[in-house]
Amino acid sequence: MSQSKPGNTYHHGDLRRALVEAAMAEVERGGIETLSLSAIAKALGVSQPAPYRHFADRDALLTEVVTEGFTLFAATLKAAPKRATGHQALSRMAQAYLRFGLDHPGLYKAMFASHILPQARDGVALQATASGSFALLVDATGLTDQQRAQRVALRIWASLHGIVMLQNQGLLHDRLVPIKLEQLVEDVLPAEEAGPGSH
Amino acid sequence: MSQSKPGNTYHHGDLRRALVEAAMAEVERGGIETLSLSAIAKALGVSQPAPYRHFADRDALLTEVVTEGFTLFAATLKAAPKRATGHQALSRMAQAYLRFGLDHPGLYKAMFASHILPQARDGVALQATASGSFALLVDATGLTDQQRAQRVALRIWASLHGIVMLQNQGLLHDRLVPIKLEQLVEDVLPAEEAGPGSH
DNA sequence: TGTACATCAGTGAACGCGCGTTCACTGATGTAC
DNA sequence: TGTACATCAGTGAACGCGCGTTCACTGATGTAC
Repeated sequence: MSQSKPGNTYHHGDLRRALVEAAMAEVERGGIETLSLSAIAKALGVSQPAPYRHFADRDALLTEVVTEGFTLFAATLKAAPKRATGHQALSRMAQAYLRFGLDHPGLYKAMFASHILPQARDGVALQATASGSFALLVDATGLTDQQRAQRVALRIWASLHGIVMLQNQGLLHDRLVPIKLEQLVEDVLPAEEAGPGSH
Repeated sequence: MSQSKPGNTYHHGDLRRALVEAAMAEVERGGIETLSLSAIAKALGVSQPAPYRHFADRDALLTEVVTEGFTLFAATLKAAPKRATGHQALSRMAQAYLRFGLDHPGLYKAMFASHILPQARDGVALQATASGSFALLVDATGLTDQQRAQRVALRIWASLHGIVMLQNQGLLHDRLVPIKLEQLVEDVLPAEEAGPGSH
């Protein structure tokens, strides 16, 4: 591990990795707009043009950040409903979605509300992870009719996205209603089919 | 009207108004990031520092744009359910919400997903219009229990917001599901109480 | 109606800044023999 | 194990750019008398 040689900063060891991590931190902190290659290079104690050895331009680095975000996101969704089935599986996944959005406001916004996504769409990897996340949601509905499953998943997705974005924008917490976000998420899911007569 | 004197551009006539309109157009076109006071001034055929006669800084102009957006938005919501009642009134308002979001993608995003909103929150006018829009939605639920009405409105709001943002990001139209956005909006509203046995 | 003057709303020049990016370079590393 | 060399991953200087903003100014407008 060349990072254990503190004096040697010429060959950084893994500058590429360090750049991505610093960029993710910055996106998380100040959003996508404030991210600057120069600033990151300086923060890593490396010269201004050094990043260009690893990324063609600023957007290339951002694309990598977003791609990594989607990978992390998909893994989070996938892990949530472990050993749960039916409505509970869907609920756990939805709650995991909420938590991811609240824990990573900057990253989430970069993933779903920036100019990077359309550009990165060309890359196969991102396409896979973004669509992959949606597919997880479709599966979790537990519906066998694919068309119906997609429709329900679409509705849930939009609702979750709205909750996350509004909350991170600070628009929900002063709406007076004494309601927890977790409950709001439950409201948005299809009613559990618990038995006859349950409304 | 001094704009009818074409040669006279010294005193612009209503530069303030022209700035706001140009800024709205630019926000609509390229989003909030690309808006530049210098560029707008140049486009209006006026010197670079001229805008500072009317706005303290860039953010002040943006705040005005967002405020105007909220005013327009509230008016749109308010007009939609004209002479309709009950579920139909709520549906019309929701559809009007969707249409506004799709018709004004840049403005909508600036209103609900930019750094301007929190800053502008201090201004009484904006506070009134943003909360005012939400209040319209609460009313339209037709529920008498205020707490329940707010909770339902919150859910609808989040869902509509999610639909608008995802669609404007280009994320919905290739999700394979043959479903119209208008139908998706209806799915998100509480079921119409049309009579017994209606699912 | 005419004049003096205050105020308003522009101008032109200039500033400092940080940015993305290019360039020719050089030190460090890995590899073939 | 030692040397020659190719390649890799940095450096330092510099560029052009557009931006937000400040400044002292001046032409146009409105008003008091």
